[in-house]
Amino acid sequence: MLIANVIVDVPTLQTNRPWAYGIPKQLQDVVTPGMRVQAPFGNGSRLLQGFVVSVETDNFTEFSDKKLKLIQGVLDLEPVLNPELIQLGQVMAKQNFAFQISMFQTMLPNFFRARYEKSLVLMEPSKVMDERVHQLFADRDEVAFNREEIPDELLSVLKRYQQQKIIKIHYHIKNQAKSKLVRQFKAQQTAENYLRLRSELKLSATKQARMLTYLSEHSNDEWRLVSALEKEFNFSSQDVKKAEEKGWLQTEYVEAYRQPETMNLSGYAQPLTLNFEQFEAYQTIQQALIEQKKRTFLLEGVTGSGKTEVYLHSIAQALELGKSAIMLVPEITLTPQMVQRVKGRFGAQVAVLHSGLSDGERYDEWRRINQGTARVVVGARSAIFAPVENLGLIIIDEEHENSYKQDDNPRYHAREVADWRADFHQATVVLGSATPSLESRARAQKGIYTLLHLQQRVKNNSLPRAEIIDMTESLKVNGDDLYSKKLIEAIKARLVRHEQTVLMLNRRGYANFMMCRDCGYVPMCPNCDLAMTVHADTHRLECHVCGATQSLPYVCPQCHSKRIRPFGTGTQKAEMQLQKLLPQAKILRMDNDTTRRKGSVEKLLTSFGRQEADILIGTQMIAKGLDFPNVTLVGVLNADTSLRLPDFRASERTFQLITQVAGRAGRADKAGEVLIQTFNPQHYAIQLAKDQDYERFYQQEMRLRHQWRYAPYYYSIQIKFVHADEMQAVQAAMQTAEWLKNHVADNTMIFGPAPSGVKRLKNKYHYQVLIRYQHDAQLEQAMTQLMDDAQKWQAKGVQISIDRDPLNIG
DNA sequence: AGCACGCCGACT
DNA sequence: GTCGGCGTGCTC
Repeated sequence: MLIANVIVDVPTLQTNRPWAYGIPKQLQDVVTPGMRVQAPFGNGSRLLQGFVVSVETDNFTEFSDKKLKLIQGVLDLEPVLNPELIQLGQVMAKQNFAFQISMFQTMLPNFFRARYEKSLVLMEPSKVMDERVHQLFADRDEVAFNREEIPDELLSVLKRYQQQKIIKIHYHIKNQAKSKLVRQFKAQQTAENYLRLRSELKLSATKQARMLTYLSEHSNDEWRLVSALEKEFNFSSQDVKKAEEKGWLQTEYVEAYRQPETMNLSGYAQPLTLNFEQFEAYQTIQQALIEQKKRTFLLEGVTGSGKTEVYLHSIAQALELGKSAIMLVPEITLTPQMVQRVKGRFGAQVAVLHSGLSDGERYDEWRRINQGTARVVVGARSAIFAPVENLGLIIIDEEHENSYKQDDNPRYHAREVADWRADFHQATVVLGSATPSLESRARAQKGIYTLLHLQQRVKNNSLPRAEIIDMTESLKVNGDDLYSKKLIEAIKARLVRHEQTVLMLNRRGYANFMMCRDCGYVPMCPNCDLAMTVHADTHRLECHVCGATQSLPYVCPQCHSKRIRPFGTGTQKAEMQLQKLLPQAKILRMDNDTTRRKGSVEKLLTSFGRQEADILIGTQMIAKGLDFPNVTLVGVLNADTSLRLPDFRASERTFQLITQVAGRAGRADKAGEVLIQTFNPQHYAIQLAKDQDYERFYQQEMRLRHQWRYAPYYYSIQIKFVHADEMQAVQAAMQTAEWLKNHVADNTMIFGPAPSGVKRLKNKYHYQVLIRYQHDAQLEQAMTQLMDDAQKWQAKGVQISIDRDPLNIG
C-alpha cells in the first residue's frame, strides 16, 4: 500500500507533523508530494485539507491497517508546492516557531486556502420524532449545518440523533482555486471556400452571410476570443455554435488569466547606459550569475545613484542564462510607474504580486509563474515564495525596510527566505539600500556579503545642501513649534521660482492628543493605554489601535478648565498652519487619512508630479521612492520624535528616515536644499543624516550596539504574553522567565517580564520576556519545550507569541 | 481546531 | 438517580 504523509490543516503544536494516510487504488497515480488532499482527521473523521509532503511504500511494520485512514480525494491535479517549497516551508516553520500548515498557506495564494462546510444528512426520516428537526430539513435529506443558525436547544437533540445514526454529519472542503475558462475560435477553411459558401446561401440568411464574410476576411488569423467576435460583430452564441457545427470554424476552451493591469506593451524599452560605478557593480554581479555559485551582494548606493538600473541589467543577464529572477520592493514603492519600468524592459515575462490584487488576479499571476510563463517576479514580501524554477537572481530593494518581516504569524523575514532559496538554487542575491540595516552592513564587513558601492548620483548632480535648524534656538514663526522662520523663507523662495517643496512630519512615536493646560489631563482610550488622537475633520477623538471614538472635550473632565486643547501636531494641523502662513500656496496632504482609499496615493502623487500643487506635506510615507524633478526643497519638520522611541533601533530608524527624505531634493538638474528642524541638533543620527554619511553612522552605531549588547552582536527572541487579566499575563511571563533562566546557556540573558511599550491594548494586557544570546546550543531545545508549555498557557487563555529577531522591542 | 471521555454539581 | 459543565487528551 502506498502511504502519503500529510500536513493537516490544524495549526497546533501537537498536530504539527506529517500524518500517514493510505492512498486508495484509484488515486495511486494521482497523489504526489505537494498536492492538496482531503484527509479525514480526528475522532469524527472530519475532512480536512492537507498537504502531501512525501509518498512512500508501506513497510507493514509501522501501522496496522486498522489505524491507517485513507485519503478521501484530491484538491489538485498537479502539485501546488514543488519539492523546494515543501522543504522551505518545513525549514521556515521551524526557524520562526510557526506551524508547517501556516507556512504552506502563507506561501500560496489565498485561493488555495480551504473553505470548510458541514452538512447534516437525514438517514432515517421515519425515526425522527422531534418536529423541529423535521422543520429544519423541510423534506430535504441534506441541509447546510451552520452553528449560528441552529438554536442551542436543538443542538443536543441533533447530537442524540447523530449518536443513533439517524443523522450523519458530512464534511465538505470547498476548493476556491478555479481557473477561469474562455472560449476562442479560429477559421477552419480558406477564404475562397467561405466566399463560395456565402454564394450558396439563401438571400434571407443575412446573419450567416455576415459570418462568412467575416471569416473569409480573417481566414488566416490566429485564435481569437469568441466573446470578442460576438460583441464586435453582434453575433449571438447560437450563431457561433451553428458556424462550428457547419465546420466553418473551430472553437476550444483555454484558461484565461485575469490580467491585473492591461498595459499595451508597445515594444521593449531600451536599457539605459550604466555609468562607471554602476557598470563595475553590475559586472561583479554578472560574474556571480555566470558562476552560478551562491553569493550575496550588498549594493549600498545613495539615493539617485541608479540602483534600479543595475537591478534591471542583472535581471536581463539572469534571463539570458536561462534563469528566472525575483525582485522584492516595499509595498509602498510598488507603483504603476515602477511596474511599468520592469514590464517595459521584460514584457510579458513579468508577473507582479502586490496587495492590491484580488484573490483571483493573484492566483492567475501565481499560475503564470508556476507554469514558467513569467520568469521575472516583482512583488512585495510574500513574492519571495514565488514558485519559479531555475531561480538565478533575487533582488531585495530597500533591504532595510521593516515590511520585509511579517508582523504576525508566521513571522518570517523575506531576507532569510531569500538566503535559503539562494542556497538551494546557488543563486545570486542583491540587497540594495542607501541605508542598509546594520545587520546586513555588518555581514558585509565580515565578508559574508560582498559590498558594492555606488557613491555618485546618476545625473552627476551633487547631493543637496543640507542644514540643521535648531528649534530651541531658532526664531519661530508666530512662536510656533512647527515652522521656523528659515524654513518658511525657503518655501517662499520656491513659490516665487515655481519650484516644489516636500515637507515631512515625522509621526513615528508621535501623536496629536488633547491635553489640559491647567491640570495636565490627557484623554485616554478606554480600552488601550494610549492617548486618543485628535481628528479635526470629524471633531472627534479616535484611538488608532482599537478605533474607539468620542467627541472632543471642551471642558477638562478632571478640573473643568476650559484650557484643554490639542497638543502635538498632526498633518492636518501642520497643513492648516502652513496655509495660514502661506495663503497663496497650493498644498497637498498625504497621510493615512487622505490615502485610505485604494489608488488615492497614485492620484495624489500624479497630481503633485503635474505640478498642480506647490507643497506636498505628509508623514514618512512620502520619504520613499518619490522622484520629482521640480522638487528643490525638502523640509523635515520634526526630525527627532522617532529618536524617543523606547527601542534600540530608534537612531537607526531616524537616520534612515531623514536620509531617505533628504534624497528627494534636487534629483534633476536643479540644486536641492534640505532643512532639518530638530530639538536635538547635536544627535549623531541627525548630524550624520544631514551629511548623508551612512558609513560614519554605521561605525558609530555599531560601537553603541556592541556596548549595549544589541543586534547585530546579539540575537534576540521576544516572547509576548497577552491576557485580559493582568495578573494572568504577568504570572505566565514570570514563570516562563524563571524557567528559561535554568534552561539556557550561562551567557544568554533573560530580560523581564516587563510590560510591553503599550501595556494595555484592546483591553488586553501585554507583557514580554526578552532573550538575548550569541551562541546557545541549549536554546533550540529550550524553545521547543517552551512552545509545548505555551500550549498549556494558551488553554488557560493566555496568548503567547514567539518572535525571533523582533523588529520592535519595547 | 474539534471531538470524546471523564469526573463533579443541580435538576427531574 | 441523570443532564450537562468544561478540564484533559488525542487525532495517521
